[in-house]
Amino acid sequence: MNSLGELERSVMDLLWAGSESFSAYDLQAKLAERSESGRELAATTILTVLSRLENKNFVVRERQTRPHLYRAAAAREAHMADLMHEVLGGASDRAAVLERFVGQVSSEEAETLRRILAGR
Amino acid sequence: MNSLGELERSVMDLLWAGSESFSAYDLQAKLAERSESGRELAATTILTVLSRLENKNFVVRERQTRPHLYRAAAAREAHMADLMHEVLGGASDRAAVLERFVGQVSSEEAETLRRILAGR
DNA sequence: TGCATCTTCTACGTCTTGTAGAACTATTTT
DNA sequence: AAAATAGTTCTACAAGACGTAGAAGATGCA
Repeated sequence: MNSLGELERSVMDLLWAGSESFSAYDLQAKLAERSESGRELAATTILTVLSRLENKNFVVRERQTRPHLYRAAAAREAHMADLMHEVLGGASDRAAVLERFVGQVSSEEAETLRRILAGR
Repeated sequence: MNSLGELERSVMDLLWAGSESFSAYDLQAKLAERSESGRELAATTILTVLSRLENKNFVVRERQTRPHLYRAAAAREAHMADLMHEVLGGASDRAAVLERFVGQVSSEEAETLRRILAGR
């Protein structure tokens, strides 16, 4: 459920970074930039990965324009919150999990949580 | 990081259910019980899976007794809390993730969170 | 010491992911 | 419109994870 491969994750990171749409070629270049070696992957590689991500509903594709454009289906934060809920959802004793979870956050983060909880 | 296979997860569920130690044979029987078909897997299958789980540090093995005994390395709740922290740890904007996360919990759970936060 | 029990080694099929060429389709240029 | 160019989909394969289990090796009891 959770797991993306390494390249899949890199691509999602790029899509999440800017919230606009990118073509496979944009992503290809950006990946080469930020990779250690600077090596550029084949365009088809990126396209394959994007297709797979589309199937997993991680990205949405716009087919009108010719280089198709891709964007993240959900914001990174939403995705992460979903993941956290997914984990929590698998627990029989949810309170116990929350207890431990909260028990390990920093005090600033505890403050953040209080603030969030105050406003709802 | 997260992902266990289906059988691996079933085994962990059994180990997490009771917090005592089990032999591979105990687990083999319990798995057969709760499986749809009631089919019993080969003992070696269970042993292989347990070895793999041991390598992943999900289980601890006691080698003194002859049928070796296995138990979960960490409580299920601790594991889940860890997973949640792992997800959160990958966020650049942690507060945003928490915001969304908390925004989606039920009101009872929000209450639970407040209570937990009050006592620390 | 021989047998029964238990564990480790080895192995294979399937699925996922990284990777990309080949083949096909759409767009642009002449 | 035909040819060239750009872009997408199909097909494929290698590597690793996982389910599965037989064969081989180790251990302990009668």
